[in-house]
Amino acid sequence: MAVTIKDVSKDAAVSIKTVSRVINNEANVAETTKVKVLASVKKLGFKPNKSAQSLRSKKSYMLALLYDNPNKSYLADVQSGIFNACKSTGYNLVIQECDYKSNKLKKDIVKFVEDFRIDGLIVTPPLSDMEDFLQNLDNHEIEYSVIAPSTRKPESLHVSSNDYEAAYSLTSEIIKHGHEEIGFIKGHPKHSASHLRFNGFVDAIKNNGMRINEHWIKQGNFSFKSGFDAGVEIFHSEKIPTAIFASNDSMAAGIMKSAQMKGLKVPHELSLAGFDDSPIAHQIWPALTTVKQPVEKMAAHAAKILIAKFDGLAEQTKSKEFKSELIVRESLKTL
Amino acid sequence: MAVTIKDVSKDAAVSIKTVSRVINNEANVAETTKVKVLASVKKLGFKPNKSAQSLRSKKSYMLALLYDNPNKSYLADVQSGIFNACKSTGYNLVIQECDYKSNKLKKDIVKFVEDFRIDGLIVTPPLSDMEDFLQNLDNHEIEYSVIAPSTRKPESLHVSSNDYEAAYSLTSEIIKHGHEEIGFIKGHPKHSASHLRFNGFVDAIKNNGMRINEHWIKQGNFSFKSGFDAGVEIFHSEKIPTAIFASNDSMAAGIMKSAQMKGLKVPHELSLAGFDDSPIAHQIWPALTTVKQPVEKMAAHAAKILIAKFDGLAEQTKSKEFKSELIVRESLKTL
DNA sequence: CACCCCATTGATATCGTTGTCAAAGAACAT
DNA sequence: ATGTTCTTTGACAACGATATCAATGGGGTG
Repeated sequence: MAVTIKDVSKDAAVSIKTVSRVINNEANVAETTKVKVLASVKKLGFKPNKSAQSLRSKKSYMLALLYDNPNKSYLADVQSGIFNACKSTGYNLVIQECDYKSNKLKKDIVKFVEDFRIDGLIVTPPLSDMEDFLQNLDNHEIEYSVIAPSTRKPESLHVSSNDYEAAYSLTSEIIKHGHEEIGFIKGHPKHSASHLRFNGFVDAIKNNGMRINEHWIKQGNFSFKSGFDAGVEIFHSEKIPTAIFASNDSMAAGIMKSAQMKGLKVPHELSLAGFDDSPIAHQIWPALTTVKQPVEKMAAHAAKILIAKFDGLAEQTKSKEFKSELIVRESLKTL
Repeated sequence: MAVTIKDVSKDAAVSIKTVSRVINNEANVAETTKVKVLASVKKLGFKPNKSAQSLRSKKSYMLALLYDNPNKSYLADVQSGIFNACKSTGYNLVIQECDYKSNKLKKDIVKFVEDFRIDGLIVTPPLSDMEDFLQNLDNHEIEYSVIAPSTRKPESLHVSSNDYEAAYSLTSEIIKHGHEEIGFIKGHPKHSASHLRFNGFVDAIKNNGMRINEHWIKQGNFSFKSGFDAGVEIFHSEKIPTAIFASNDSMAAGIMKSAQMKGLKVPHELSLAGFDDSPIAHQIWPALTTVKQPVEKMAAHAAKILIAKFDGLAEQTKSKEFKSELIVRESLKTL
C-alpha cells in the first residue's frame, strides 16, 4: 500500500541504503544521485515509516513538553509554537503535566523519558527554575531545552525573554504618566520571572528618584485570586496608590475586581498594569496595559534548538533572548 | 539496555510469542501461563517497544485531535481530557489545527491521516458539525470519534452535552429572577451548539408565556468582539432588555464591556448570563452566571470510546451524553 | 605504471515486536 | 481404541527502516 524505501530505490535505480542516505542528509552522496533519488521520492510521494526508523535508529522522534502551570492560555501558546516547529521536522510532541512540588518528580520524569523513549524535553516554568531538577536530567544524559530559565549557562539550550527590561520600561511608562505612588504585586516566588519583573520595577522606581512603599508591595502567585486578595489588602489601608503593577494579567484582573467591588473606578481613581497580554487583558474593561511576550515564537524556538541538536545542526540554531512589547491600553491613566 | 520480550520469555520459560499473547490480551492463553508471564513482566519492568509494535502491527498508536476553535481554554480542557485518557492505554495524541473553511480540508486531513498513519481522529466543533466532512472520513474508512456532533447516528462514536436543556434551564432561571425582557446573542452559526442553545432559550421563553423581542436577538460568533458589537447595537436602541443571555462567556464578557463603557451597571441595570464557565466567567466583575460543561470528561470519553473500538472493547464503552451544571453568580440580579 | 586513498555505493544483518502456520496435547465423540 | 476438534504453544518469517562493513572505481602520488 504505502510507498517504501524499496519502491524508491527501484524507481531511482539505486540501492536501498543510498535512498536512506539521501533522506537522512548523510554526507558522501554524489550530487547527481541525490537529485535522482529526491526526484523519485517526490514522484512516488514517499514518507519514511517513523516506526521503522525509530526501531532501528533507537530514536523515538518524540519530544515531551513538561509543564506545571495553570495558565491555560500560556500553555496553549507554548504548545502551538512547538507543534508548528515540529511539523516540518517529523518530530511529535507529547504533553506531560507535572507537579513541581512532588518529591518523586525527578524520578518520575526519568522513568517517563525512559519508558516512552522520549528524545528530548522542553521544560517550562517553574520547572525551568529548579536547578536540581535540571541537574538530574544532565546526570541521566537526558536532552532538554528550557523556556525562561533562571540561570542561563551558555552551553545549555534555552530561550529567554527580557522580563527585567520589560518590567523596567513598563514601570517607567507608568511613571511617565505622572504616577508617583505605585503598588506592585509579585508573582509566584518559584518562578524566576517573578524576581526579574520585580527587580525591573524596583530599579525603575529608584532610578527615577522615587521610593518604594512597602505597604503596597504584596506577594502573589500569578493566580487571579492572589491578585484579588492583594487588592483587598491594599484598598483596606488608609492610603492607596494611584497605580498598581501586577506581575501578570490574571492578578491585575483580580485587583480590578477588588477595586470595582470597593467602588474604585479604574482608571480614574486607580491605574492598573499587568504582564503577559493574556486574552483576559482585553476582555475586561478597561483593557489592561501590559507586556506581550512572543510566547509562541519562544516555544517554537525552544523546540527548534533541541531538534537542531539531534540533527547535528546545533551551530545554526542557538539559544536566544526574545524581546517583549509594551502594550498601553485604557487601564493606565495620565495624572 | 532496555528489557525486551526475549528477556521476559527467558525469565518466564515460555516462547516469545506467548509473551506477546499475554501482553496483548489475546485469547487462548492458559491462566497459569498468563500469571507466570505477568509476574516476569512486572519483575523485569518490561515495556513493549512501541516502534516495533507499530511497525509490525501497522498500528501507529496515535490519535489526532482536529480543531478549529480559537477558544484556548476549551482547547486546553479538551486536550487535557484526551491526554489523561490516553495515558494508561499506550496511545499518543497529536494536535492538528484545521481551517474549516478551506476547500482542501477534506483532502488535507485524509493525507494527514495517511502520512502519519494516524489510527483515529477526535473531531471537535465546528468540524463535528460538517456532515460531508465526516462522510468523507467514512468513505476513506478513517476511524473517528466526535465531540458534540449535530446529528447523532447511533452507530457513530460520539459524546454530546445537553445544550438544549441547559439553555432551557438557564433561561428559566433568568425568568425566575423576574426578568421579562431578555436579549439573546447567538453563537457561531456553524456550531450546532449555537442552535441548540438558541432553541432552548426560545422554548423556555415561549413555555413561560412570554414573547421574543427580535431587536434583542443578535447574531454573534462566540468571539469577545462579536459580543461587544452586539452589546453596542442593543444598547443603542431606545429600549434595552433587563437581561441578556449570551451563548458563551466570551461574548457575555464582550457585552459587559460595552455595557460598562455605556455606563450601564451590571447587574443593577442589566443582568448577564454566559455559557461554558470559561476562566473569564469568574475573572470579571461581576462574575458571570453561566453553564459549566464537563468538557474535560467529555473529551476523555471521546478518546476512550475510540480506543475501546481499536482494542475490541466497544461493548464496554459507548457514546454518551453528558450533563451540564448551572452556575448562578453575581451577574444575574433578581428584579 | 603501480600503488594507495577516499568518495561513493551496495549486500546483508539487525532493531523488537506481531503474523502465520504448524505441532502437541487435551477433550470429546464415535 | 480411533478419529476429530479445540486449546495451547512455539518456530520462523516479516514489518521498513538504519548500521556495518566490504566492494568498486576515479584520482592523486611516487
